[in-house]
Amino acid sequence: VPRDSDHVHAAPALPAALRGAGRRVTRQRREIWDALVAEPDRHLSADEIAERVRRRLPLVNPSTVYRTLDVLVDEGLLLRTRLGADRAFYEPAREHPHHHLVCERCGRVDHVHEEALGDLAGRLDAAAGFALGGAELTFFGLCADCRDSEPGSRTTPGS
Amino acid sequence: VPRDSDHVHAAPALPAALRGAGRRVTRQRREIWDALVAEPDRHLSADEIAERVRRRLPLVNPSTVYRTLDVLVDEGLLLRTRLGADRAFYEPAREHPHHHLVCERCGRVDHVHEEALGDLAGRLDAAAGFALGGAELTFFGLCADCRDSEPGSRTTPGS
DNA sequence: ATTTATGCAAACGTTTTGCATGTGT
DNA sequence: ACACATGCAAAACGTTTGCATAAAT
Repeated sequence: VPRDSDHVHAAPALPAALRGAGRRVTRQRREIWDALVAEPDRHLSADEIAERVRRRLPLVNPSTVYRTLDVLVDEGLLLRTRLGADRAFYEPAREHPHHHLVCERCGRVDHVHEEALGDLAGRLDAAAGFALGGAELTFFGLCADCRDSEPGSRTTPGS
Repeated sequence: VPRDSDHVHAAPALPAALRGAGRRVTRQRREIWDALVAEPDRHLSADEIAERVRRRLPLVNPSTVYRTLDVLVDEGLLLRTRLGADRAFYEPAREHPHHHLVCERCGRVDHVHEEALGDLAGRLDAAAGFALGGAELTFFGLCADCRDSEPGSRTTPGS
């Protein structure tokens, strides 16, 4: 079971990536980025990110967090997902496109590589003449741990 | 190209479905349902539904619309999707589970039957030991019409 | 008569914005 | 010095809720 302890996109130097795009490297941006890479397998909401950043930089403003997340997504450093919820979750971008398995019992979120799902592009082309670009695929069900062990505590999306 | 002019879940008699569940049949609920079945291939937001209902029943309150949509989703008469956006879209429930192809050029939304995507349940089980329940799959790309014809006008999600 | 649904207004959680100030380059 | 980023407060957005009234059963 590839529980996806993947190589995180070569942990790109944040400063290089930002400066290369004509953007500036600030303390806030570094802290926000650091919070994300510190928990690369979790899917953090803007709020959770703000909370973690506040531990080191107590005065960050929420709007700065939102603006920075937008920038990092635009630069391709972060991935934004909705996981079927009404708010966004963020994770460091990875080398291979992947999708999410949300356990309805324990809340855990796993990854599947897109290629493990078969030739979806080919199937969509064949079925509808559709030229696949991106996709946001969220699967709900029971994770390997929960599928047989009966009792379980419900949680919110995390790792 | 099965452009999905599917049979809409046998257009269940709304009154029967509601009364059978101990719920009441009101003018508002009938109008909301009618607005949805009048455009079975579109994906309407709560707001767009309210607008259509107001044409026949000008005083409906938005909260009534939201509450009714919740009821109809709970009763399995409607499907709720997010289509990668930050608000919900509704469509009459269909017989077969399906997923969405969103054209990034013209905004059109097509359907693919789940079975046309291959044995996803089997693949997820094999890859991660995951027991698939439901899924919300949104594919982005170019629809058959847009994929070669260059010029196009961007629109919001519709049929 | 009873119980459920509606309208209204207010609140909610998340995210966005305008503008003056502060900071990286 | 300049452009860009931040803090702040306010607002926008989609949605939910409490409560009195109205309507369906």
